[in-house]
Amino acid sequence: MSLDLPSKTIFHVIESTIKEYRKFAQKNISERIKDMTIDQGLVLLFLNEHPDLTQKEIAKLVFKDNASMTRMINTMVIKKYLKRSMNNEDRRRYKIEITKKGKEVLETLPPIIHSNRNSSLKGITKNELSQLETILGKIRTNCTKP
Amino acid sequence: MSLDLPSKTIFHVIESTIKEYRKFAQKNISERIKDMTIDQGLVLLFLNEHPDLTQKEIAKLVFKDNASMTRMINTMVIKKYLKRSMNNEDRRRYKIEITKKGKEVLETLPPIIHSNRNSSLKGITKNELSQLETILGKIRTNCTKP
DNA sequence: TTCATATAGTTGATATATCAATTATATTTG
DNA sequence: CAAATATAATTGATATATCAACTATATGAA
Repeated sequence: MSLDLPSKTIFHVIESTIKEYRKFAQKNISERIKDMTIDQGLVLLFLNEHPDLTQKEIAKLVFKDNASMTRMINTMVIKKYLKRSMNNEDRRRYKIEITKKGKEVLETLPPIIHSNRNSSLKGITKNELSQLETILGKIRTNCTKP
Repeated sequence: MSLDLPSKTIFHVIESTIKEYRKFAQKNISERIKDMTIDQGLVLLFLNEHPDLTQKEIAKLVFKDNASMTRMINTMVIKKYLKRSMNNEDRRRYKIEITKKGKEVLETLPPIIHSNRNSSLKGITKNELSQLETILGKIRTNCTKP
């Protein structure tokens, strides 16, 4: 069985790209906001736009499982970015609110994220972006279809 | 500052693609080899092809840092896939050897990986793969250049 | 040769990933 | 309605991610 080494495959390229982007983005965030990870920032952005999201829904949006999300939100509560309160419509869920400290982050963060996206996509055409999306979409479908 | 939600960006697409591939690949591996993760499998493949790799070099190939690699190899030693021995040319390094149990995995694993790659790339042309590689390469370069 | 510096690897601390089991509440079905 | 089932979230166990501090050995320059 002759198999390409993993480092020769497209999966290696995909993985290295997303990891470098994360490293780059995290560095730029950390310079301005200490103790804020990319993923915590994403949680704030989603909650800001959709305040009624459940933990489970947030988890899906940022590709975590529920257990990770529970713990992530715990630490964000401890760090005073979020507050959990009762949801009386459905007592299995929480209402998750952004604190004042969380809202301050939401002032600082968006320009940084905007600039991260712009810099990392510099020189890439709309057409290329759409090709990228199409091809990756095919791969994802291949992996998820029964 | 109007910022696209993270779920609308190409980074979300890239991330979801690689995560779905990993989930798909891990499922197919677990069906045949219990207690074997994708990354542990990759380590075996690399070591098989290049037996003189140091921990640091392996780490880079599978996108881990040195600390993670130390612990990963620890568990692979505990699970009897690998054996560490002294390297007398350079006593800061180890020689890392694949055990008999590790070699058995190397019989079973390659066909599974081969099939994972094929299935997930089904319907994608050579040309598309090369476009993908080019565009992702640009993004990565944007993120790593000073 | 000796001392400064570089390199390979480890360890501690904290956060996250993942699976399985569990709790509490809602919803469905007979 | 009561029992079965489904859902949201938590917890425990184990592995991995990450940073900083540390040990041991090598290498380079004065």
